[in-house]
Amino acid sequence: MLHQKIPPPTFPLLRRLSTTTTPTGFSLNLPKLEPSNDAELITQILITNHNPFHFTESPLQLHGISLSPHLVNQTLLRLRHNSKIALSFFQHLRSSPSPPTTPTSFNLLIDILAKVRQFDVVRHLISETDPSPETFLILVKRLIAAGLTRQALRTFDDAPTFLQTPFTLHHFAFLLDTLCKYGHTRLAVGVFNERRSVLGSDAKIYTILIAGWCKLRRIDTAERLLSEMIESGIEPNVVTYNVLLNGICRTASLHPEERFEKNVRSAEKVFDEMRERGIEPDVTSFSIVLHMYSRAHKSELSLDKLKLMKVKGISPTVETYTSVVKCLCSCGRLEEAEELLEEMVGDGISPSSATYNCFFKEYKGRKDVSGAMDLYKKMRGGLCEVNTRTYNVLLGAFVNLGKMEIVEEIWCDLRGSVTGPDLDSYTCLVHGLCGKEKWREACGYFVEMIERGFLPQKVTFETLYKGLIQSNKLRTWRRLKKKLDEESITFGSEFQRYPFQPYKR
DNA sequence: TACCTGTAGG
Repeated sequence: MLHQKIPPPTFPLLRRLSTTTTPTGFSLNLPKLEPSNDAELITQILITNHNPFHFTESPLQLHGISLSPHLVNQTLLRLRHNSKIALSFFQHLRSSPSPPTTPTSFNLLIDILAKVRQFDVVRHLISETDPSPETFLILVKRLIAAGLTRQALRTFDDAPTFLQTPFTLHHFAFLLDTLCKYGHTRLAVGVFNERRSVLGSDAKIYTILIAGWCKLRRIDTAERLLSEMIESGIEPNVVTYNVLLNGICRTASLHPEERFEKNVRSAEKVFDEMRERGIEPDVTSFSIVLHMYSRAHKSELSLDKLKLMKVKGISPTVETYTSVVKCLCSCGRLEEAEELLEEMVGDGISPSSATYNCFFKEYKGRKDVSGAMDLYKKMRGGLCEVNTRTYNVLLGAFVNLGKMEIVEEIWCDLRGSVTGPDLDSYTCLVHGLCGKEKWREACGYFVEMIERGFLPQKVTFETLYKGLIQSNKLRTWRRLKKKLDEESITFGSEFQRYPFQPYKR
């Protein structure tokens, strides 16, 4: 049995947690615990606020609540960056009399382990369970991601001996797609040519390979493959053309005007070719082109295309509209962007927070505090859900403007929001406080972010470190250092090399 | 089990 061989986890955070005398130790106010039906709620709170391994033994069991398969998956998802704990958590569950683990949670664990290249452990686990084709596909994907393509192919070939059901063309497509996604298009084409006589081929497979060449910016090769596909009697579909279109539009260079125009012409050519073959462009086709216009700040073209697609009877989605709104905002045409918002609503599509973020970005560029705050207030008033990304845009804007009192207000709202601050929020805040030379506060938030499981960027640490040294804040620095040691966090070797020497002004 | 767009900001 594998779980007997796995040593208990020795992560510092976990070690510290398991030695606390009270099993819960939560500082937050939990709602009144109801053993019967509040497991979901409680778990949600615990997962978002604390290391979830903590709760598996303590509060839930304390209240007679057992883990449902859904909660097991949630927990594993939360543990996905901490493979050792994930593994011992899983083994711990599996050793119980009626394990709540499922094939899904098993696959989740396999993915977590394979992501950190624990391939031996993965193979071992697979060999002692009843794996599904998906299990192998996950492994294959992670092997390819790790650059071990040969092993991946061998795994794919060996898998059927472990399985009741053999791989189908669908699984073969997954293999080729993964190879292409990680840039091994040439290999994918080789594998395809080798086995097409046995496994066959379809439009999907060709589309995958065409996308692979587009990813490598080999548009000419992609086009050749498309002709080959047509010659061999397989009709391309709208997705095939969208892939090619996206390849052209993404690699398009935007600035020398002539180059941009040339790209617009090649995109138009794809549209023509589609129509010739009787394939109507869809929302995606238009979105791809609109995105290119938006990147090139071509608001006129953008509006024209939007009009055209509506004439053609294709309904734009929120994302389509957002692309155009973004383009108008980035061209400084805020009024027209607002008009477009109304048009959207008239079409029965509510703008998303991403749509409003375009406005915030423009306000930020204009240093328009009241404009930004007005919109923010409206959103909070029920206009639209304010998500963490919106908060981050706002934080960035007001940190840039040095309006720390507004930053504080927004931070307060962010803390109370559903998702709460993320790595970007903390990074932004700490950098802002450093810019204002509020070292102690910055340090407080730096420690807090680590405690909440966000690994700070090296540049954040460096900024704080330099600031603390230059302003001679020895005590604060020691506190920070202690925290880093506790969590075994290091930021490169250069800081270990130099013993701490406060800079004398 | 993802054949295609969309974040944000370089």
